[in-house]
Amino acid sequence: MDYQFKEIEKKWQQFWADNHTFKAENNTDKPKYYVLDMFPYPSGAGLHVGHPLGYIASDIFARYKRLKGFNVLHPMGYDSFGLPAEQYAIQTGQHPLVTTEDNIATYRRQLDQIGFSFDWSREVRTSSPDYYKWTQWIFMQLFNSWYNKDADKAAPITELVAHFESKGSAGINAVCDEDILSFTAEEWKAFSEAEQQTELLKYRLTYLRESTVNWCAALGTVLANDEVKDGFSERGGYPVEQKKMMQWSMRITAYAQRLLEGLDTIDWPEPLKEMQRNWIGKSVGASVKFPVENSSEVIEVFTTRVDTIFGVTFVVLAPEHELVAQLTTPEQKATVEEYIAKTKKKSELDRMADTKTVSGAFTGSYVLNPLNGEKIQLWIADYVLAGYGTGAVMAVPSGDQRDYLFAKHFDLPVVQILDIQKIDTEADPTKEGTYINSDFMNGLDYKAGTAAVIAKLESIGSGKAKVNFRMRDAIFGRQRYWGEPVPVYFKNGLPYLIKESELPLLLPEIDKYLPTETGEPPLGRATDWKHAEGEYELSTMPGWAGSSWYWYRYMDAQNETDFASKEAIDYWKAVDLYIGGSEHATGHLLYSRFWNKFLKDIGKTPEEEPFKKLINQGMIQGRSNFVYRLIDAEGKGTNTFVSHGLIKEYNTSPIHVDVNIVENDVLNQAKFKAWRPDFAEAEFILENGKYVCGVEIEKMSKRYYNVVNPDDLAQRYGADTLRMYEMFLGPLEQSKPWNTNGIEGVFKFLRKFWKLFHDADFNFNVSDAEPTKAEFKSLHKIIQKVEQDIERFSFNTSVSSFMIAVNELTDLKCNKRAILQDLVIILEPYAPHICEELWELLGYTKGKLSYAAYPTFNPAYLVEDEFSYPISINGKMKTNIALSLALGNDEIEAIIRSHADVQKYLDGKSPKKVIVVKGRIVNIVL
RNA sequence: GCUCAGAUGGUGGAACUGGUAGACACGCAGGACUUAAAAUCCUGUUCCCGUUAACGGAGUGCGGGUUCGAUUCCCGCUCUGAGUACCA
Repeated sequence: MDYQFKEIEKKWQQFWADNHTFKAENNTDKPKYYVLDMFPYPSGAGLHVGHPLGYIASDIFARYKRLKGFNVLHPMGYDSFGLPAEQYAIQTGQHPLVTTEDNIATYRRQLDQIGFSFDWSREVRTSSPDYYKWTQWIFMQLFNSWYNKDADKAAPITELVAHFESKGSAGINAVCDEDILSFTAEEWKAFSEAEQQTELLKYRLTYLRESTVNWCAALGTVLANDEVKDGFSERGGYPVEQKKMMQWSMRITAYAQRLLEGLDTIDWPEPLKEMQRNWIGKSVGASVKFPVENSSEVIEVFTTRVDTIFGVTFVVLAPEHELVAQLTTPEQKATVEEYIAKTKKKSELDRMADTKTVSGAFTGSYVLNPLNGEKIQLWIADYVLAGYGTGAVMAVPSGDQRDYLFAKHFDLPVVQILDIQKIDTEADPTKEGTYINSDFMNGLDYKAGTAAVIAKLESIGSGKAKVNFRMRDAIFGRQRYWGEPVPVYFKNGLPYLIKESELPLLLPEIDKYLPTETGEPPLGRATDWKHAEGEYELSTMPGWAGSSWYWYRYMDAQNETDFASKEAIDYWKAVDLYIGGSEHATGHLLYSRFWNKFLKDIGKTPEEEPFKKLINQGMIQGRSNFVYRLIDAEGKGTNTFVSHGLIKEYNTSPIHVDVNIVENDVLNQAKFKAWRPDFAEAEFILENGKYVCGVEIEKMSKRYYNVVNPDDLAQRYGADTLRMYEMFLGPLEQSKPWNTNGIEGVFKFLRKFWKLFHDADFNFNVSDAEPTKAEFKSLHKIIQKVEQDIERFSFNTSVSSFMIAVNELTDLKCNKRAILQDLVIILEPYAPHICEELWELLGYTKGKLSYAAYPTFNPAYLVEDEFSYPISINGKMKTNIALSLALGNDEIEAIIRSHADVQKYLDGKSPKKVIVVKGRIVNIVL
């Protein structure tokens, strides 16, 4: 039979499912290997060809590791809580669960037909109560923990309470809110229950706090910083404004330093680590307190250049700073209020677009330099951000360009503080030279000066060395329906956890998926949804909750008494290889690392980092095709279409055309007429008898008609071809436009591979004869090459190598079992269906191929006794001369010098020098 | 602006530690088979000059450098993509 991919693929997909071929065990003698894909949100649009790219790569790796004798965990699941299903529910009234399950069914069908070796018995869905029970459970552990800075880890809140009861607040070094109280043990015991709980909330790793949030009115919810792009929601593109709300937050900042340090221990792409470093944004400096003149208030600033403190000529507050109203003098009140009003009106976008304009207002108040008591003007300006540091800066115009421009604009003094500083036209941020105009620092250099200033500030209690992080605590709540309920009820306005035995706290049914009339979240609509002791929290958890620990659930997905058993976690430990997109750099990948560290702190998991190695697959862009409609003299569109090469000669307008009716940029005219009724009578102006379409690279999207669906390709060419073609496209990490041109080449390769096992009439025909040297050489070349390629995730080059091997073996007319059976094993990770079929035809046990032994590379087969030396003259290759590899360099040089072919090029001259690199090259220098 | 990644034929890409640039595939051209087409197979295909051919010259974004030898290393620049942005 010829290569019948449809029957073969159906047969083996069914076989794998029926026989649970890819079920992983939790206890074996084999070494373990955990290959994970970022699980998808099951959207209504289904998969396009870009989605499986990473899954194919991870599947090849997983299958390869199985052949190498590893017990491989390669699971898949769904991040199935999320906004789109809820938006759809609002529009149609359809329960998000129904939509979600439909979409999951589509995803599953699409995934199945590509032949992935997932262990589906471990599937997880974040929206399933068996799963979110444990998401809620982790929330409860966070609520019951605080961060002990002395131990540098999370600790039970009961320890903190015990400390308060015996020693009061003294001696606690915690990551906590800023407004914590100081109290003795007696005072603590005298506190009311409410006072105690209020105080404890300031320490808990998840806590309530009034915070400025990104409020998206159109979506009716708050968004995390990473869900907001340029002032608009990432999903849907709706405007986002700043609003103050009581919100659940996660004290991720407690882990800032560990999140930063951990990056040095993991094998991730450098750009991704860099993104996380920038997001964490550590800066080392000092905090300095400037007392306000004639007031008890103090302005605290953070600076990375505390050495420039004698160059401070003004201090600037953010317009939103809490002391602004209080410190504005009556004379300046009008100016300041007008400025604040103006700032508020500016949208985020305006503020960004407008970074060059200098603006600000004088408050009328003065602060005092803590080191010399000098009077300094206090200003407000919108270039100071309320959300960073203390919302106040000490301005040093000689060293900072923004401060310089501000000083020049408002005619404030600029003081040079280093002897070599050049400040005639702009600020000079140098650290070179020695200080001048700087009191006790005069004559010191940067290092000594900085140390001296900090020591002095500390001695008078006006400042200290400080590390500041840009990262903020993560807001952990959404005013939405389709998410995990927070396992909390409120009594007297204070949050209490429900009992563990009450988990999971199920999502209640509601009539409409909209906020209540009083503006409460949708959960406010639920009737009979009340805790015995109070009202439930009405927010749900954000999208990243369920994905922040899911890799542990796969280890033991059925467990009813724990999120995963200790044995399972101790066996699988962490993910060895994680493949997914870089768009999750500062969201999912940061939150997951945070929760992982927390779970380690409470003794539930063993590893500091959850993902040892991570690879970002590139984005697959769309490649749009265009036809050009002829415009008539009146400017109206006609029914005539002009081929792309001729559009300069006509007046035309481009129209997106479905890429599925275009082949190699040539339009299928019949299909075009059938595509849309209004094109049925279309006429064409052709070039060379063909209609050629225009091309543009855009995002892959329905509205550009450039979506290529894996279903169509799987139907037309089969899963094996699709898998290999996606890999053949280029390096995995590189982004590239999808182009189906060339898929034929891969299909032809598989057919050629099939024909190696068959005679001209397609009868299975494999010989048991001993292979020749050339046949062994081809085989061992590919064994070595593919192994090297897979280990460095260079899948595109191994596909090429397979083609070379099959071409060679075809030329050798090789049908020897000894060669072909090994070839079947090494090709299995790439094209598993055809290989299973041939494995069975070869007479081996059905379905055992996935666990066969990977052939061992034997270098003896590649040993050559002759090498065709490239002979170059002055580095330019001229000719080849075959010589024995047994010859030494001197012998080679002698032969080359006198060789007739070489003499031709020497033109009578004698070589200055002959460089011989054995087995590589000969270079003659004239 | 800053950070990172990248630039190789008509196209996707290969060249792994400085050693034959363009593997493999698509496309294109020519040919075989066929009444014809599809499919399949064979040959050619970096560019320029020249030509039956051998051969000659140029060539990995641009300009320099190191080296016997550079797509690979170093310096300077241009362009493209991604991230980030008044971060004190």
